[in-house]
Amino acid sequence: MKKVTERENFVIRVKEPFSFSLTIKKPAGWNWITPYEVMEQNKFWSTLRLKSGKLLGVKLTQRKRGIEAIIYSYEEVPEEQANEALNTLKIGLGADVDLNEFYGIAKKDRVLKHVIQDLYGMKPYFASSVFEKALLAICLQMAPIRRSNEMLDCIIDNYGENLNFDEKNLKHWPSPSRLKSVTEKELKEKCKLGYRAKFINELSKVNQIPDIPELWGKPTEVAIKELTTLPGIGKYSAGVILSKNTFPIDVWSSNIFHKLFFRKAPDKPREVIEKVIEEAEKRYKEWKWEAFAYVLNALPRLEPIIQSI
DNA sequence: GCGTCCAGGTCTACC
DNA sequence: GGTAGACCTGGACGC
Repeated sequence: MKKVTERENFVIRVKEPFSFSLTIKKPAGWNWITPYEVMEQNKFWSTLRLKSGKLLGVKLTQRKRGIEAIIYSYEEVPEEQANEALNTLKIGLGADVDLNEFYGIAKKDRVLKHVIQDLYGMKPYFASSVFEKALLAICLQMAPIRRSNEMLDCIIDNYGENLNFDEKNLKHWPSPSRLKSVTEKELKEKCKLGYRAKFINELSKVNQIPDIPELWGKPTEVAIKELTTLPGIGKYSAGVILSKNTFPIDVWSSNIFHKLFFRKAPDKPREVIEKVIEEAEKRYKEWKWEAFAYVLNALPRLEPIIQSI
């Protein structure tokens, strides 16, 4: 595999406070791009798919001057594609996000004040594509996490793509064009996707899936509306995909947040979702995604409070 | 061993 | 426009 020449503009400067390790390997196990990415000390290897479908290898190294990013590809990477990759990495690292305002709110909040110290510098964003996040969100629907993981592993094992670079062999999510060639019946039977097979089959046939920079450039309501036109993507999944200015709680997390916000277990977690979202909106405003991510990545710390209710 | 319930939502027919 | 019910699957539970 050809290694693309390292370039000056591939040193990414990230606004402080910033923790490379917490951002890339979030304590809750959330993947930054793919489930098969590797972190070793201050180095990280993953794979990244461009809008064109081209798959790149990515190596990030923490340096004093910033995060050094090296891109690997079998073919020459044109300037435009290199910039697309760089922009995606910057978004995932939260390079332009200053968390100080969020921490100002968090210090005064009786829930968040317990978690910011442990997660200081964690930028709760991702470098995966909208299609990849949509696959994740669909498999999270109506299933315990263990079963969601089984479905996702099966999809990647059977239809994903392998990339060998820098002595690593990493598996990546299948592209829409690869999944488009798989029938709904096969997906259902091979990966036990149930009704989700139809959603994934239809999703892989969508012509124009918007990308994250495009969506982040629009008002949140507009971006959510656009995402919910995708098959199998409702309000919850759209919030998971957007990962900015959203508070995508489901039955499981509504139970947790209801306890933390109101010090009371909800009788029916599904029916309090809107109430919990309203409270998050009131407390955290445009920082509600960060609040959501910080709480779910600090559950061991919050467990004594949650268990006592 | 077998039947029933339901889980980290979304869609749609029906009113 | 709002809402009840269907939707895959498999683990947990009661009997």
